[in-house]
Amino acid sequence: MAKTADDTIAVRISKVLADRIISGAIEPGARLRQDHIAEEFQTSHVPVREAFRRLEAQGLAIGEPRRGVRVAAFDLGEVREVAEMRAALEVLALRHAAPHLTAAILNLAEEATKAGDKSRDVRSWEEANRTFHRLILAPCGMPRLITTIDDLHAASARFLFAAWRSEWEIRTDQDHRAILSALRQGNIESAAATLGRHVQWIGQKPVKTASGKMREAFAIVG
Amino acid sequence: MAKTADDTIAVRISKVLADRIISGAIEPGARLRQDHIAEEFQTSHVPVREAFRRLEAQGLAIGEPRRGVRVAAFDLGEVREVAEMRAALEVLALRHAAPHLTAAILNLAEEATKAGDKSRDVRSWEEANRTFHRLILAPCGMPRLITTIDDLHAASARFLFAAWRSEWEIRTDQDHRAILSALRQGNIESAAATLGRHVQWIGQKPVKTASGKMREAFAIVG
DNA sequence: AACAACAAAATTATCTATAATTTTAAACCA
DNA sequence: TGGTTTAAAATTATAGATAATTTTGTTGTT
Repeated sequence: MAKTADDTIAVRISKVLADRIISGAIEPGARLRQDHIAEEFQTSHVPVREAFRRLEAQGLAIGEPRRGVRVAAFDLGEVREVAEMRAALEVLALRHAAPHLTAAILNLAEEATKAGDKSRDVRSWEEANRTFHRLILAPCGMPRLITTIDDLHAASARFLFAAWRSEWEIRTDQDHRAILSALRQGNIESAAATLGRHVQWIGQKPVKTASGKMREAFAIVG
Repeated sequence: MAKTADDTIAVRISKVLADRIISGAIEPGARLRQDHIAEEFQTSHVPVREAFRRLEAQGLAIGEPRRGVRVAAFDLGEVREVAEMRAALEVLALRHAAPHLTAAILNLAEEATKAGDKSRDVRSWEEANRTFHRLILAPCGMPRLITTIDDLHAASARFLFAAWRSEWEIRTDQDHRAILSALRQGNIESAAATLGRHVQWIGQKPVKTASGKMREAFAIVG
């Protein structure tokens, strides 16, 4: 991840914690204890508290007054909610980005798609997927929209890792190719429609919980 | 405003500051100095810093490491951006809320519309307008979506107050009535389409700046 | 008068310490 | 045994103090 040295300590802590929450290293519902984290990062708890506020804003943690902060839990409803929000906002972003897309950008996006198809683990697949979406949406020139979409992507990745933690199978991404093809032909509406459907595709898989039981797990796969 | 006494001090401060920024009491670009604010609220600066992080997340303030926090500036591009994001997300919320809307809720929404038509100042008009939107969208059962829309409403209100600070003229809200009528008839698609158009309507007016010059001001009016 | 270098003041970011609250555990009684 | 009250420990939230950085003001020089 980005380790910009001139960041404030609070930002650095929030990035590390965000990565842990997204990757599933910290369980949903787990308490985040400020003194412990402060000790781990060799700081006082003041920057830790500021990091907490940042995580809350991203929807990765939930704080209750006087009783601390815990990792946000999530259920199928939230997976669906994030998927629908992404669909609505990414379609909006694509419509604005499309006029500014160059052949060079589309080629980079194609590279990202290939990298995704070749990846052997969820983590690298997710990164390639995120790169693809970021590449074709960034030129929209709407910073607030991009920030919101980024937070939703983080949530999506979290659901994905939770569902596919152990096993993982390769899928070649036809949707990405269809989107690129439509964009190259200048068919923005078709690209937007495919993107909207693509993001709302929700994968589903049985996984074992910590207690050894089987349950259905769901994740946004796109 | 809500003065929930059991809130943490940081939350209380952030609410007061948010209100000042939205109402225009603090100018865009103005620096927020933590020690001064801490003194005003009779606290130390630690809760003030946490309030700053919260304001940043809402897009109302911008912080740069080691050089403090300032009130977010905005231009026509951002007004448009917020309007489009609201259109996309409120339409999504309405589609999910519609099946759960009761006659009682729609009547309350009609009351809010009437209150808006009768209001003599921007502030009360904005409040009535926000109530209308909140009433018909809240039953969607998507908390993250509602939170995001609320932040966008705050931004909208900010633009509105900046544009119409001094003068204000009454407009009866035909869009709200059309939306209610469509919802009562169960015509969700028509209601959603009208809502989408409604939120994207951007008002425009010449206002005088602090330096006495005239400039064009723009605001989301819906 | 304009510009640069330097010094002083103000401000931010962080640390250490204290007060208040909640959680955990234990003891006690029905 | 089970539930309730009480006490102890842990944890959160805030205050006060310190170090580091930026901003501001002043002086000197061309």
